[in-house]
Amino acid sequence: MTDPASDPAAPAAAFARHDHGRCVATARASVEAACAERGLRLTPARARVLEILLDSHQALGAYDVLERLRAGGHPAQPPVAYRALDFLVANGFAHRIEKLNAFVACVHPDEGAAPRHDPAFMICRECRRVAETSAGPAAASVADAARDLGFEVERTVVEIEGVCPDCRRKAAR
Amino acid sequence: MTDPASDPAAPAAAFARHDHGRCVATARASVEAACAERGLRLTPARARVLEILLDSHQALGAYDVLERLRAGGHPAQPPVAYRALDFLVANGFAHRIEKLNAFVACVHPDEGAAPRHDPAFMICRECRRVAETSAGPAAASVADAARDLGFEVERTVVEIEGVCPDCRRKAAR
DNA sequence: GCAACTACGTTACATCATAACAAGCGAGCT
DNA sequence: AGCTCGCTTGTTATGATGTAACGTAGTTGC
Repeated sequence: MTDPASDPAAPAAAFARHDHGRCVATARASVEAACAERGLRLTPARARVLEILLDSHQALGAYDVLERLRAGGHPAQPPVAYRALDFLVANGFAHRIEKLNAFVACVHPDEGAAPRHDPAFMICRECRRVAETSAGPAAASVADAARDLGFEVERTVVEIEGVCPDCRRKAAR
Repeated sequence: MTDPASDPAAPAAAFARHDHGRCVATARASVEAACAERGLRLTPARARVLEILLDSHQALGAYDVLERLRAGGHPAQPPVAYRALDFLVANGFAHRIEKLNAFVACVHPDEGAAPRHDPAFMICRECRRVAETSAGPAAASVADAARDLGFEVERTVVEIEGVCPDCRRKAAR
């Protein structure tokens, strides 16, 4: 079965103890492979922003990313961060969390391609960590209902706000 | 069955021709009743903002609302609009559309109470109109999956971006 | 009437996001 | 090599969205 410590893409991996080094390395390798395959340029700025997102399972605002870019000795203005983030999101390597105006790295960037995989996000309002899971059949059924009404569905956003297992434990005391 | 012209709360009513005067009057009466019942104060500023939202099935940004408040001869600063919107959202009389940083009036404010009714929104990227429907069982199944992972669900956001029937017809030409 | 609470008005500021344009870099061509 | 075209970057400036803080005013309950 899926053991969170060894499967970085398991649902809710972000909320479980896991081998984070491996989690980052796997994701990064997937993105590099996808770029090579699709003729995309993973430039230094883009790679650095991806790393920043991967290092944290928290949702990071564009200005958080910017700050970390600068802390890494790379002076930069807001458009630098936004452009890199736009690239990552457009190609399915990261997701925008609308509720937070923030971004997280995708946990399985290989599947994304240009189309999408109906992600759903669990957002902890305490620690801001975000775990990605699949909205799957549920998203499909809502989308079907919309299509029945004559609405052409292009993207669906599912965001679940609440408290993650860790923060619940902490709050219980 | 539900005829959009006579049932303002039918799914996708916002996208259909309907008796808008009645749609507004019904919603407004529901909100007034709910406030009376729950001991909430529907002050002039709040009522005016509600009317502004009801007049349009489009999502309005806080500054759009502010502009219309001012146009109505009511000079106001941003916090005026935000406070009224916060009140309406907190009590289920309006919803925030995260993807647009904007607000719409709720089509059936009577059900809302303090808890919620798992709304899902269809957002037309052409005309910005927003139709509310129920995410229903789909939302429940995603929420259950989250709970199984130890995540405490407080709110779920389902937003479907696409093109509404009207705009599709227009685009088809 | 008076205290406590809620709502309002206003200033100032914080945060999030992008338009516009010049400069650099890389891939393919001759 | 030298050229050119397109994508990427650097930089300035500004627009859009959202809130903290604080004093005033109205309302409620005693």
